[in-house]
Amino acid sequence: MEHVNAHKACNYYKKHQSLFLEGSFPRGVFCINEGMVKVFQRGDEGKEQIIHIAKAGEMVGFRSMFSETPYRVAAETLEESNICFISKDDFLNMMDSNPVLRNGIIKELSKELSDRADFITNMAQKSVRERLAFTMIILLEIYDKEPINLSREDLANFVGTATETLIRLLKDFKEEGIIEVHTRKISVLNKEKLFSIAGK
Amino acid sequence: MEHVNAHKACNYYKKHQSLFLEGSFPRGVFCINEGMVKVFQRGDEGKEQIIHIAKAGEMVGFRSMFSETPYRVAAETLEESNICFISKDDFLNMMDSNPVLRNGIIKELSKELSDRADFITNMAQKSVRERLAFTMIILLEIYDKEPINLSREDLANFVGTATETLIRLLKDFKEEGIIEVHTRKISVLNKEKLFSIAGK
DNA sequence: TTTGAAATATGATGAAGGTCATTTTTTCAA
DNA sequence: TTGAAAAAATGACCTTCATCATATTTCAAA
Repeated sequence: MEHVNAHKACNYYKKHQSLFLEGSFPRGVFCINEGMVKVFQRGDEGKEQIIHIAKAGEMVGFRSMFSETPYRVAAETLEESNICFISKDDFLNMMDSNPVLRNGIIKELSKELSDRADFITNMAQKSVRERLAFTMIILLEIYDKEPINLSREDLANFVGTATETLIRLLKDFKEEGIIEVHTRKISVLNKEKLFSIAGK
Repeated sequence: MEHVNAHKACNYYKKHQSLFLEGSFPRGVFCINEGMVKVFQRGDEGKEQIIHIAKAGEMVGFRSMFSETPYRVAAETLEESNICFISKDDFLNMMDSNPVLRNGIIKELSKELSDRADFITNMAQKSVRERLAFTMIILLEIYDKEPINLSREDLANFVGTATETLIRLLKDFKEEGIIEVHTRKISVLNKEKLFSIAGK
């Protein structure tokens, strides 16, 4: 940990600031101290697909660090954030000399791999309504007790649907008493029902 | 390698034989010597979503080995195969003592993570026709020079569509001269066109 | 406080693709 | 070789959801 602290460079990031772009080469990892970051890909027509939303305590960007290939995803803050950067070399050294860290990383990679399998299956087999419920459950964990605070467009890009469709479904959820909306902030009133819609 | 050889247990598997099921606990990894294995998830209505097709030289099942949680995917041979099993303990020991192996594994995990991000974006943003083209490109690599030999159902479950829809699209591709079909075996005649349909 | 731009919302429409029913072909074991 | 079951193929229909157009609200800067 001393080693980490000696080598990390922490910075303040404002809202909608980019950490890295698709196509650029990874030079290190980003540790989120405070704030939130979306990890996404741009499809052929430029529409974003959000793959993951990382919150305080998570690391972003080590995925492609080991493969010496350019990023295929981009990352950007969703809100004001405090984020530290650890260079590739430092990080790899730490991993070599620290089995606990190493195992933690591998465990984390494995978990994400499983999460993405679920994501793929959901995308392939569920309706947008079901996917929205599923997504809200994920966001509920990410935002903890806070209301979900994402633009309609980001939310649509996470669910994988058109913004208009998402807005219509939010309206349905509101009418069904599942959520409460104050401008852009969404609070979940009936978690049970979300689970039952999401299926399983 | 000596160590590996001393501890692995190789077996012959016939077609459609299960390696592990969702919900079971990982006890080791499977190395495919010969043959092919599908890794899939069953959605709520039992429909399979194929996440990955592994061929000779690949390992299957180490993903959840580090997380001490049950498999969320299942694996099953697609054809007659020869597959070795290495127990969790042996494998973890090997990883601890062999940095080269270790880095290879992490690299592989990272690569799969990126592949799955692409998969998600494709699922979310592309038409079934485009996804079929994309899937055929992947299968082209897996089957190398051999014709693609998958049931229509498996193919549909990889693309993430209904079997009927897949069959109709295959017919289109056939009529457009992109593929040639002999009963269940599919040969690609026009790779270029596949790329242009898949987009990018 | 006004104002313009961005975000959100709503309506109309059509196409993509899922579902169900049925037929044809293939496979494989007796 | 044949018969039954599984797989593949085709047709009809209908729901879901994307797209385009437009209206309304929110927000921040002047």
